[in-house]
Amino acid sequence: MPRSKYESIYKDLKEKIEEGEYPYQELLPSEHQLIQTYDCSRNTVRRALSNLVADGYIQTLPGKGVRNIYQAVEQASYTLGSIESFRESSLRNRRSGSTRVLQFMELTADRKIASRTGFPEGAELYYVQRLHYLDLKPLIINHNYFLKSAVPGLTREIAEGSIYNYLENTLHMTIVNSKRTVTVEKITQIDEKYLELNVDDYNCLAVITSQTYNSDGVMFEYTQSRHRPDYFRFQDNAVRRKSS
Amino acid sequence: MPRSKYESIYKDLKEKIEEGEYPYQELLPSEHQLIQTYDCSRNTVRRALSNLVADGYIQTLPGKGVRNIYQAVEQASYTLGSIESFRESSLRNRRSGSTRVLQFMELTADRKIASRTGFPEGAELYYVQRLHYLDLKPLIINHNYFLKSAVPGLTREIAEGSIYNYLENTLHMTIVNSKRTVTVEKITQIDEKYLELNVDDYNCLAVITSQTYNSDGVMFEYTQSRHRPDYFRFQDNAVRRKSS
DNA sequence: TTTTCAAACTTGTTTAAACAAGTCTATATT
DNA sequence: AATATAGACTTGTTTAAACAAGTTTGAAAA
Repeated sequence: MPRSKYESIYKDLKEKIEEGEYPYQELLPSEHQLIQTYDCSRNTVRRALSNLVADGYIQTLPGKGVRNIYQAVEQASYTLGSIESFRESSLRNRRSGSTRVLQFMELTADRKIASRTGFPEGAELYYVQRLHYLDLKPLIINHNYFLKSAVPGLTREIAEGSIYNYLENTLHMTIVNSKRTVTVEKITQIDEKYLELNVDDYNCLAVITSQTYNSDGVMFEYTQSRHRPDYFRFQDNAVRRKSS
Repeated sequence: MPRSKYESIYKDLKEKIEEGEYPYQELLPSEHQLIQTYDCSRNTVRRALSNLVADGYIQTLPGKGVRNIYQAVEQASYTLGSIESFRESSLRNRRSGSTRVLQFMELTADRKIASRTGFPEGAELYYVQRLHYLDLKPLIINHNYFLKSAVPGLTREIAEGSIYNYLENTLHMTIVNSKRTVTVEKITQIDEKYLELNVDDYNCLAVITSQTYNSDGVMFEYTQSRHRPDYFRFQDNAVRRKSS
C-alpha cells in the first residue's frame, strides 16, 4: 500500500491515464481541482504530477494546464524500463519466465575485475551466470557480481529463483539506484551456444551493464546482461531540464 | 544564466561533485549547512538535491546525510544520455562533428507513416535523412520527421547545420520531453553504404527511435537514429520509486 | 566496563501562503 | 466590427513551519 499521500495520488492518476480516462492531448483537471479531489495541499498534488512528468505521462503547460501525452506502448516484445528483475518483467508481460543457473561461484576482485565492475580491489564477491527463458526461449544471459558483505548467504538455490526477491524480502534490502549503459557487442561462443543464435543471422547482441546501489548507498551489484537482439527493447523518457 | 535559485544551486553542486570536491562515498554538507551556504529555504535546497538524485550523482540516506555516488564515466566512446543534438554531443566530447544531408523532402503522413511515427494521418511533414560524422568517421544515420506546422521554414541549408539550433534560437521552441526506445536491428544496404560497415564484421546496429515534444505539448519530431555499433553507448540512471 | 537512553542530529512528508508569469475570456472602449 | 484591457484563470518559484522517523553521540545508570 502507498505509504504517503503523494504516492497514492500519483498512482491513482497514473492508472486513470493508462485506462484512458483523459484523452490523449487533452488537459487533466487543474491543480486546484485536484486539491479538491484528493483533499490535500497544492505541493502534494504538484509532487504527484512531477513524477508523472518524469514518466513521460503528462506535460505541464504554464498558464494552460496539464496535458496528457501518454500513449500505450506496443508490448510486442520484451520491455525493460525501470529497475525490475527478470521475474517482474515476465509477470508484467504475463509470460512464463524461468531461470537456469550456469555458474555459481565465489571470488575475490582482482585489479581487472575491480576496474571493470567498479568494486574495490580485494572485494569478496559472488559470481552468478544465469540464462533466462521466456516461454521456453532463451533470451538473456546475465553475468552478476554481488558484493558478499551486502548480500550474505546467497546460494545457487536462491539464484535458481529470483535473487531480487531474496534481497528485498529476506534481507530487506532496498534497491535505490541503478546506473546503466547500453551497448552493442559481438557475439561470443557462450552467447551463441546458450542463446541459440546463428551467426549468419545476428552476429551482435545488446548488452546492458548496470551498477546498482542499495539504500545504504553501497554499490552491491554489477551486472552484464546480454540480450538476444530480436527480443531486445529498452525504453526511456528524457526530460530536458533547464541548464547552464 | 540560471533563472531560478534551485537551478543555480543544482548547477553549483553538480560542478563541485564533478570536480571531486566531495570524495566518492563521502557525505555532502547537510541540508541545514547548504541552507546557510546558499542563503535559501530548505525546500529550495531539497529541490536542487532531488535533481542530483535523478542524475545519479548523489543518494540521500535518511538519518545520515547525502552521499556522493558520482563516478566519472569513461569517455572512450560517443555518449548519448540526455536530450542533446549531435552538435552538442560533439562539442561536449571535444570532437569535430559534421553533417551531410542525404535527403530533404516534404511529405504527407499516410497510414503507414502515421502508425509508425505517431503523427496523425494526413499531417504535413518534413523528412530529412542525414549522415553524421565524428572526426571524419560516419557514425550515425538519422531519419527525421518534423511536423511542418511546428517547424515552419525548415530548409536543406538549415539541415546542413544544426536543426536544433534553428528550433531553439530562431523559432524559440523549447524541447521538453523525448520518449526513446533502443533496439538492435539488422543492417540495411543504406547503412552498409554510408556507415562504411562490413557485414562480415558487424551485421547489426543500434537504433534509437524517439518522439519529441515541445513546450506546447505537441509531438513535433519523430526520429530514427541508426548508430554504428562499435561507437554506440547509451547511458541511463534509473531511480526506483516507491510503488504499489 | 557495558548498557541504556535521551538529546541532537539527519532526511521525508505535508500544509500554508505569497508572488511571478503565462493564457484565456468577457467586458468595455475605440 | 475590431481592439484593448482588466480580471480570472493556469503553472512556477520560494519561504516558513511543523511533525515523523532514522542514525549518532555522549552522558547517565547499571
